[in-house]
Amino acid sequence: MSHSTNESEDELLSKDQSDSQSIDEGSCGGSFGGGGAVLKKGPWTSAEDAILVDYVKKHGEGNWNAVQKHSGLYRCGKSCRLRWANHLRPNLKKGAFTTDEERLIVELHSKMGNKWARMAAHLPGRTDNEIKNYWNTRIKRRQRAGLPLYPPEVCMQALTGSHQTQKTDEFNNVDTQQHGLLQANNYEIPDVTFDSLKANQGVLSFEPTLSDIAVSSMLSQGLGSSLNYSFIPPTMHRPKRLREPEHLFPGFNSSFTSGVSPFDQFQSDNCDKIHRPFGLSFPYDPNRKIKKSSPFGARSGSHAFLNGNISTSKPISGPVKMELPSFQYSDIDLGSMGTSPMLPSLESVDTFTQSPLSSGQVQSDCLSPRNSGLLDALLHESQTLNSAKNQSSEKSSSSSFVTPSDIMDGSTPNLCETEWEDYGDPISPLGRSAASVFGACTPISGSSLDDPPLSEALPAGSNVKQEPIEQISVLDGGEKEISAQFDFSRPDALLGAGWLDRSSGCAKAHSIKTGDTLETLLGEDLCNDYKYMTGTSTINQGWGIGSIPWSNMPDACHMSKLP
DNA sequence: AAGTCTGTCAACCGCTCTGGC
DNA sequence: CGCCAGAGCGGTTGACAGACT
Repeated sequence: MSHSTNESEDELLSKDQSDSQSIDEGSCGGSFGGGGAVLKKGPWTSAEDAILVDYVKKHGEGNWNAVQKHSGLYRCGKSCRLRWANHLRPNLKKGAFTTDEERLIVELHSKMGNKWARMAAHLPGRTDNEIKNYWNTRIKRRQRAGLPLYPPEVCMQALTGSHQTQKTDEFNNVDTQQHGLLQANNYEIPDVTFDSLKANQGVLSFEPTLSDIAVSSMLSQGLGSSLNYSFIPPTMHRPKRLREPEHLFPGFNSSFTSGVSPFDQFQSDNCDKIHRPFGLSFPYDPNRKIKKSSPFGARSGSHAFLNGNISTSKPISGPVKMELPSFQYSDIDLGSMGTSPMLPSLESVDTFTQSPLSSGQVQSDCLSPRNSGLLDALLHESQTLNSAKNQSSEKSSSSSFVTPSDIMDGSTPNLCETEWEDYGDPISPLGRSAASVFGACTPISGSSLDDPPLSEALPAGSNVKQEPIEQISVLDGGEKEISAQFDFSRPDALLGAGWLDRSSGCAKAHSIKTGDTLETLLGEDLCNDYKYMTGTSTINQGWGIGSIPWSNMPDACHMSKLP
């Protein structure tokens, strides 16, 4: 689909340069010829290509802003660089990605996240833009379809090999060489990581219900329009054609069509917005360097040390948007993080996939496991989740006052996760990776379009079960406790309670337990819709465990790590 | 057959980071 | 330390092609 290399365009060059349909005032910031000349935008012509190639032959790559000066090309340097890098560079491979390349991309992405350029470095002849497009379309299509983002083999590979490769693989070498530090790539577990996970879990074991809609509606409609998080109930606006099993992700239409998972939007993008509708005022801390200076994300007011019995009642003053800085830790740093050198354990994954909140022991979650990338992230998350369930079951909800903002920004319920987010990049290396790995190991209840169910794909013995989320531990007595701890003087307390509870992995809105209450929050129409959709006469079921898919839970709601 | 919708791709934009001066 | 250029990235847009109604 080349816009630019038609032979007929050659003769248009001069015309293009003087009469382009898309001449602009040099949005790239450059001027031309010192006279403030306009710069052409839009598709490149073959003549322009020729000029650029000729220029590069003579002067070499780089100093792109000089191209317009020396070659007479009415293009900004940025555009020249892009054109060269993506189309004119020698040895560029054109055409569809081969199977090997696709696999490599998935593999690289599992380690690097959205580091397209660095991924491209491992794919000779491929460009970062190409890879990005590929990922955003084909790969994410899998996600939309409810397929695991990472195929089982990648998941397994991560499980079996990430530890060894972590310190020796070429990626780290590249990182070291290019940046001197081990950058995030192998260590970051951004919020989006769990987006994918939740998305997959959302289809794991139960049918989404209107509660999904309700919650989101509450957020997007009732709590602020800035969210732009439109929910389309499965039975309301169905696409004219359903090429993908979108029903697996009801209400995610808008998100998915944009190529962004709902939680990407919800968390990565909206976490810094959501608090406003909530009337929360925890400032977004733009100073990421502060975070960088704090190896473990022990921000004041954060919950990074929650495991160390630091109360979560303190409002976070840190960033609401959990944009993690690169995990630029040296190996030593990483080694000192106390990450358990757990060997890859299928059980861990299985445990997780079987029950996101299975029992386990709380570890030093603050010590991020990202030092081994996908695998540790996986294991860590699994253990974290186990711990959460354990804690939840023990109803040791206790001491923490959790504000909705905490939940929304992911800081409170899951200390570890918060921390990860804090140090992750929203674009997350391993970001989507870990999540994806989880997803890859997560059996999909829906039918796969082109892949067998993961449970089949996984090696025998993986013992992945499709366990209804309803089986997750349920807080009964604890909910009263939690509710009691809420500060209902806060306008957001009620809603927060709901979030809080779901955040604990027990999708129960403690404070929102009756249809009346829900109606109050959602409005009668929505509530009725909900009842209709769920076929329940009461709202309790809808808000109970299993009604709120993980995929619809805010990242922060992943679990509650209550001391 | 025509219209509509969706996926793909190239390109752009704005932002951030890095390194050189 | 500040400025600037280059580079990288996420997000987005628009054109186009193909599938679908």
